[in-house]
Amino acid sequence: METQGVREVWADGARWPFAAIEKKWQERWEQEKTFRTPEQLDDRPKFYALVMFPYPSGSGLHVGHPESYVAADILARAKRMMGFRVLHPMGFDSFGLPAEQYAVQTGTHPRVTTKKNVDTFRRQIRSLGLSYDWEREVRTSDPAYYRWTQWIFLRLFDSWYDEEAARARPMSELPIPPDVQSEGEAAVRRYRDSERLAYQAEVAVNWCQELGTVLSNEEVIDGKSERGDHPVTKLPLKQWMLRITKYADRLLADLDDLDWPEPLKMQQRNWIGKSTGAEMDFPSAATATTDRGGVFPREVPENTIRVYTTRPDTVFGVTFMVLSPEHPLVDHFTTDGQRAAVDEYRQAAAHKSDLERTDLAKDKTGVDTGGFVVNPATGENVPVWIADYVLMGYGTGAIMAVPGHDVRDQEFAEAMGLEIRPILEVAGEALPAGEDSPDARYVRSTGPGVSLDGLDIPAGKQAAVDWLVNSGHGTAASNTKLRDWLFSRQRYWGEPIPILHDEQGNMVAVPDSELPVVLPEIEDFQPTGRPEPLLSKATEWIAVTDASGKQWSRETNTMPQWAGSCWYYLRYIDPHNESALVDPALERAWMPADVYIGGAEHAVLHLLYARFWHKVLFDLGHVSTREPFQKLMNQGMILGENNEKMSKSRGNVINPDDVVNELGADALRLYEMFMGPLEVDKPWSTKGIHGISRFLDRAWRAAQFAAPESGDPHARERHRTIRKVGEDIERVRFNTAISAMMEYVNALTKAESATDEDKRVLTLLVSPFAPHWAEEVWSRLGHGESLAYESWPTFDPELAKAEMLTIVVQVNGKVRSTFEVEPDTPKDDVERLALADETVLRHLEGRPPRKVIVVPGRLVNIVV
RNA sequence: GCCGGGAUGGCGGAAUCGGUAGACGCAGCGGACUUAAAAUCCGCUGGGGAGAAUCUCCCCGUGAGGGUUCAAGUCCCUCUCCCGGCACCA
Repeated sequence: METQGVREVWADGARWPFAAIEKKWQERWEQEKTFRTPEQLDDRPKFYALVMFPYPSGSGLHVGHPESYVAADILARAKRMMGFRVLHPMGFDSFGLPAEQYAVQTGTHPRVTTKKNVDTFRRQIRSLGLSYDWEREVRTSDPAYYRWTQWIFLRLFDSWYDEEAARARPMSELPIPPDVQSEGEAAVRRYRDSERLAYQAEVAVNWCQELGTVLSNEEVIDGKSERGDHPVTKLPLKQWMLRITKYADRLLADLDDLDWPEPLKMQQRNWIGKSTGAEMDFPSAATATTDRGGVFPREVPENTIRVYTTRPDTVFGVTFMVLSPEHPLVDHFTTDGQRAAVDEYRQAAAHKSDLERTDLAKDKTGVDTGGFVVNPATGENVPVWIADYVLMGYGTGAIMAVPGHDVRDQEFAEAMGLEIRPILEVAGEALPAGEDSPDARYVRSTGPGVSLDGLDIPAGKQAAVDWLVNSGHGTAASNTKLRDWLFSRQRYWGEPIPILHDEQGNMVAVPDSELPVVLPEIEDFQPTGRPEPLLSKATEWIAVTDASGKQWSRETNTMPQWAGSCWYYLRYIDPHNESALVDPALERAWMPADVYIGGAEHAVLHLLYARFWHKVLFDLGHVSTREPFQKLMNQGMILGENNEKMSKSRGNVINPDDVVNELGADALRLYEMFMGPLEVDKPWSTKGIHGISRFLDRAWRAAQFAAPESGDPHARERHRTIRKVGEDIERVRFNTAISAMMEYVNALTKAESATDEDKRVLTLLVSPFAPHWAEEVWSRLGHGESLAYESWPTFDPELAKAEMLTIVVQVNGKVRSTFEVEPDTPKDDVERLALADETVLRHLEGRPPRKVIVVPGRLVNIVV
């Protein structure tokens, strides 16, 4: 084979022979433990490169997986060369439903399926040449791992949230109110249980018949399960909950300091959904006492509707009240004449799914109860309705309706023929419902105790809250859409919840020393079809007798898949520790993760849950940082060649194994990084990846070029490339780093020569991106050691400057000419040269320059 | 409806601080090598036009319209479309 212009030094020198070589280096890295994390915490700065670990599905690795892995690997490899102590681990999120559903179909134990899938994933991931420290691999379904997941659960169980200190504290520090104390031990126990961060509650939960389990709010999307898109219905059940709502304010506020993509922060803010306003009491007209004596009671007084509103200032516009159909006071307000209609409506509402109550039923429906409350601002009687547009699950399940200024109330009033009373006007015209205006002023807003007339909206809000507080009719309040995290699942393949129950319904934690509570063996994975945990079939496992001979039964619910992924980044730091989830000194040495790369689909699931657990661990002193992931990046989706999402049904799936076999792991790595910026969606191109193979071939040949006859002709290009690649790695713009290397190789190819320094630098710059290629070249250049810890090349800023600068000359902002100058040519000289330029003179047409702008090293603009 | 992100050649994308728009790659065209093809290498490649033999010049051009500026893909205003999230949350 004769190739023009290439001096063949190597027998296999014309093209990069990846097939023979990639495997060799992978084996060598493994044998030599090249990427083992340094055990000693030396003086070097640390870099923790973290990627979202995969759920090992049966279908194997997808080309989307390597995108985040390779990006993090490039950073890890480059940082090692730049003198950082690097932690770069990988693991598997190996509990979860798909393996169990497979067990239902085939009878294969989830443990068997999971092991097989993990092995496949590990093999595929290893074939990409990622520089993980595999000795730190974690698997969430490994008892040695979930022992600590259970341990964290017990910390949640053994903690309460101190509102004043705004942090979690151990149960041992919970003050017991005297009135509770006086009621005896059982009352104290109940009080304690009611304060725990992990608690049991009877709530209307999301039950998914198809999956055979309940789901958290975050796992339900438009009334369907996030996984599998199955229908979800509401069912009242006693379930384990985690008190994430206590952390809503901190989860919201701490977002501000995180270096995360704005859309992701937005999604979390949106999900937390904080609003501020007031709570206000409307006592029943039948039993009203309107004088509060200036005290707003903590407990809602009998027969009083307590509402939450963001607009207490519109209380003078209230013309009716609406209770959710499930509201406990409906019976009180319903008159005999309305009883039948109300009951019928409540029945109908109970049978509607959430989907029907929201998406499908934008038309307002409701029924008059016949009852009345008193508006504390006006003293008026106000009719009480029920309607399903008011949700029991938000606020107090009751609203004061202001149809003049709230669009939903307006729609309801119009449908039912109720009075609409605008109380805000702009220049004599009523302010339309839902609108805001700095020019709006209150009218008809004077009552016995308060007047808002003439105020603007901000002043009105303040005055209304002041009045509520002083009169005792209300109080300032805020609300979030975030609900407590429903934490129990009725499935098998998850962490058992380490709690024991006695016959009286008391519960105790399994002692830390007895963890892990290992999943029992069962043979029948068929869901019961009822919300009964699969583990209830393991009767022998359930029965526990303690040292004193007392009988207990084990909790049979398991944890959701998100539990294990809430803290795996901590275990990587100290994966084999048997006495703590992580050694405090090591934790301080590595946290927080310097970069966390993964998909945006986890915005309100994994990322919110993990932040919550981390904050609890922080409060209890187990971790040193408030946030786990300081900098986070989302990789974009890799689409099929037809620009559509890859899927089997669309027939556009690219299998990474095939690509590795045909073109090599380095070509796959380089191509995925070259396609475009990490965070954007981009379509795969089979032709495009061939361009990358050509680059590796060209670079392979360049590494064999003889030195030029004399001197160092590529010095400038080389120093510029070092600078550019280094900068682009820092700002995670790998596509432009790769194009800079291409330009450098093109220059060497054109000259058909390269100095030893050219070859050395090229190899080192390429190595984080195409490590097999680089190791092979490095060894052929005569080095015995891996280049993984070679110093990153440095550049001379002087040499990295261009030899000559091109100065653009504009006349009236239009480019008319260019000329070359040496760097640092004085401004005056540049101006003189520009004004003397022939083309420029032609365009000036003899007109004298009115103004000349000289941008050093860039351009001259002559204004005439 | 509300919130967020985006729109640049035939395609993926580049332009980092307001200073030559289109780097790099793909696709395409032409050439060299070859009996031929592949591979490789070299050249051209946003649109339109003028003169001219291969060089020179002009006009238009970063979703649309307007503005600020000596100068706008980049800043401001209005609008269109696309993607994502939330959606009766009081």
